[in-house]
Amino acid sequence: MAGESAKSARERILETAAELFYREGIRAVGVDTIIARSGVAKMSLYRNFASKDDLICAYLEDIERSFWMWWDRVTARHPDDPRAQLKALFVSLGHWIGHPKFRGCPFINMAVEFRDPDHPGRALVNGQKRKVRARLRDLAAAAGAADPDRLAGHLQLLMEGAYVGGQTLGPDGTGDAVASAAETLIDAACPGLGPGRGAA
Amino acid sequence: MAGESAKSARERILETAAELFYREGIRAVGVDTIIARSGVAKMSLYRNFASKDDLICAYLEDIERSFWMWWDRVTARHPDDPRAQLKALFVSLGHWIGHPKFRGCPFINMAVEFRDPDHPGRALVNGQKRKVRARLRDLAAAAGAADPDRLAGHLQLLMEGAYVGGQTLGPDGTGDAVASAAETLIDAACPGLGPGRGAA
DNA sequence: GATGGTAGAGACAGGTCTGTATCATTGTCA
DNA sequence: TGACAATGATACAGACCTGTCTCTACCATC
Repeated sequence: MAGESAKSARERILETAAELFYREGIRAVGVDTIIARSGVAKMSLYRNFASKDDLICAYLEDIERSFWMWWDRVTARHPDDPRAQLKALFVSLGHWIGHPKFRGCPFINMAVEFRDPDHPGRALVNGQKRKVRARLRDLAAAAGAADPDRLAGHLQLLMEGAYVGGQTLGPDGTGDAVASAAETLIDAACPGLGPGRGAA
Repeated sequence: MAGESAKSARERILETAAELFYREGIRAVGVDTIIARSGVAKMSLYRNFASKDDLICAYLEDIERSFWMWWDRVTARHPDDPRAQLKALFVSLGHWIGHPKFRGCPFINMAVEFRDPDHPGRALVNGQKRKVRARLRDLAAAAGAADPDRLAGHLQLLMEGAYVGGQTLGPDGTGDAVASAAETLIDAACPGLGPGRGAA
């Protein structure tokens, strides 16, 4: 190790790549730019990552870790109240959309930039989307939705739309819209319960 | 003109570019590929279009024309029934998502591939999204929505989500989900009316 | 037949991209 | 001090990119 406070070349590369990939797009950012901004030698990049594609995958894996940390942090605020957890996720998503650093969903962006379904990163994208769907379905079921699959599908559409809309339509209004649309769909899908707490 | 049945070089270029840009991505397709596939000389491309960016704009303008033709064709099937028109748009969108040639929304894709907000094509993207929002608001108001702006916002989120979800989640279920989610939101937003016809 | 507009063919310039190779340097631990 | 691992610096190969240039061929109309 090159010390404890100083970051390793790998860490610096990954941090810089994450920022540039997300802000400017993956195809738009070359490895030369990454090494220049992170103050690292080119060989340090290729000693830590087999290829740019490999770096892209590491970037996506990092992002996914952060994503689930966000998810768990938000749902932890409403223990044993799956309906409130669902709503809170979309309220929080609405806030994120308004953040100045928001540039859409990294996974969607990756899939749009790399259309080849055999690109190694595409498997990570598909995996994340499937996991989100499953988690939404679990929450919908726990919240007492009459048709959890259906509600999960609706909410995931909304989530994807929010990520994209915040980017092309601008954040104005989109953040509020996603929270209120989610509320409407959730309340409509959970029969016999008012818009208040949905469990226990 | 070089004849009547034979297509001009410009037309061939635009057709080929549209197909390749949409299927494989704009950045992924170089002008060399376009001229090779359309059987056209390179200078014919640059005599008809000032640059690749110019070709991209022409491509987007063509797509937008098709988009509004689709919109008008769908709504024309339900004259004087704005609520049915709204629902029909999302049912039709659901079908399109399942089409084998579906590759998401060309405007979203363009905005993701070119993050620079000053790219000339970005203005066309923003314009299309604004127009869609306005048309949705008009329909929502005509359908008797209590808050047309709010419903339009919700439906546009859904539309964006459908375009994206069909690409990353696969078409299975997404097509049906967009139609049913739209129905839920529309019915919830138009008070005092059953899920049936909403006007006249 | 002459003319002028349109288009095909192909070379080329200048830049950028990913990835490799080589050599010097630093810091750590024994 | 000496071995070792990680890193920096830099040049380079080979491919691809956009855009320009020149030369030739066709074809309708006058």
